[in-house]
Amino acid sequence: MSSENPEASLPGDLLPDPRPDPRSARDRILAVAGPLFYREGYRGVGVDRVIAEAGVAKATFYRHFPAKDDLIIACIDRAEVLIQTGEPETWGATPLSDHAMAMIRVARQPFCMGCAFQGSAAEYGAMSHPVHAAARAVKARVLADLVARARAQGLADPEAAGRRVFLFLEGVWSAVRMFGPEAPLADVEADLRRLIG
Amino acid sequence: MSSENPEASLPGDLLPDPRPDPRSARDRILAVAGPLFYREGYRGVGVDRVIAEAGVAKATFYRHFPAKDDLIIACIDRAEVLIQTGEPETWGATPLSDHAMAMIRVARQPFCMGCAFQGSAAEYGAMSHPVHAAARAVKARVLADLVARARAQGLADPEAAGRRVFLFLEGVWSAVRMFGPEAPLADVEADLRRLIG
DNA sequence: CTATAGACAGACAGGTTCGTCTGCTTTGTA
DNA sequence: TACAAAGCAGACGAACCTGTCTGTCTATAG
Repeated sequence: MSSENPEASLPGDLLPDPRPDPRSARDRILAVAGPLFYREGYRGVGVDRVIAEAGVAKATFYRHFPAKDDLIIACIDRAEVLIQTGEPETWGATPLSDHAMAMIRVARQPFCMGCAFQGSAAEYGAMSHPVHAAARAVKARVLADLVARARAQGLADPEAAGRRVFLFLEGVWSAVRMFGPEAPLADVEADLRRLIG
Repeated sequence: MSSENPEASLPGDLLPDPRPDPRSARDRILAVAGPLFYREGYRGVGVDRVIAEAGVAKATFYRHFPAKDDLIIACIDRAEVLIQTGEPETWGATPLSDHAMAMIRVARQPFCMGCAFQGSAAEYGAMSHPVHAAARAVKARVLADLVARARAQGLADPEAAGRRVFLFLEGVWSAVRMFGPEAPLADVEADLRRLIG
């Protein structure tokens, strides 16, 4: 048998993969739903649309995500991971100002439509809603990370420094969502120096 | 005849008004829809719900607002007016820092769930969408107002000062939406001094 | 006293959404 | 080879949403 089908014992990623997309259905759903939700909003994209664009059966979808909210929360968690692994150099032990500037560079990318977590909190306004809570948890970690960088950098009052940089960065994300490439970010470097230095 | 019905020639607002709510249907709709949309989102509140809570007939609603988006945009415009007329003393020729602190005081009110205009832009993410455009127009005026205050105050670079205060205030609104009363606003006064002074 | 404008009440149509369910096929493993 | 797990395809129901339409009532203007 192995002589008749020599590929049987090869690792899957070397086969000519009979399936159109070798990724698991769950990965495909997440990969499709993330950008879709980001661009058109959670309430603006229906489950049927995600299913169609992911090329997945409805039963498969609901096996992995019992409800739409579960998919949304999974997208939020995945987005946090993708951001942190996307640019490893900016997520290491980078000084506060460099890290903040790196975040602003991301926000200024042409395809950026603002902060996905802010969007989650806006669309699901109730603090008790699981989606809001998931986004809040991410932002709490972001704030803690900024404070930690301020402390590592030896700033006088690291909590206060982290907080004010956090608020400013949140403002940058908001402005990008509102004004797109026309956001008033002409002097963000100087602003950050004023906030950190 | 007039002796039989002496009230017939009196102005309407002196009559014992037979209708339950003397406000026009349009006003009632706007008064109900604004808070409803603010708390639960535009897409989270249906036209039927607005109609029911306003005590208005469906035909009446659609006479005043040909489509739901028209109501949403009217709510946005009305919100801008309400904010500016709500606290006249903070909207006069107030110095930049006082005005900014007044805004932050509003954001810290317990019932505040963040900036309604940010929410509009988040829920209707496409820049070309009329709702997004309406919210963007409001924020553009806010930014221009901050720059004008910076200029009136004689600051060195009023454009830059207005922009950085704008970004910081946007961050405050975002943080309130995300964290509610637990938002990290402990040192906003000092932060503002750092940004303005 | 009539006519007109506005409001009320609610049915209705057409579409969309979420989630369930039934069959059938493929894959991997014991 | 047999079985379990996962996936595909699509129908289906119940709820909801937007927007139209019919019909009735009241108030004010002519």
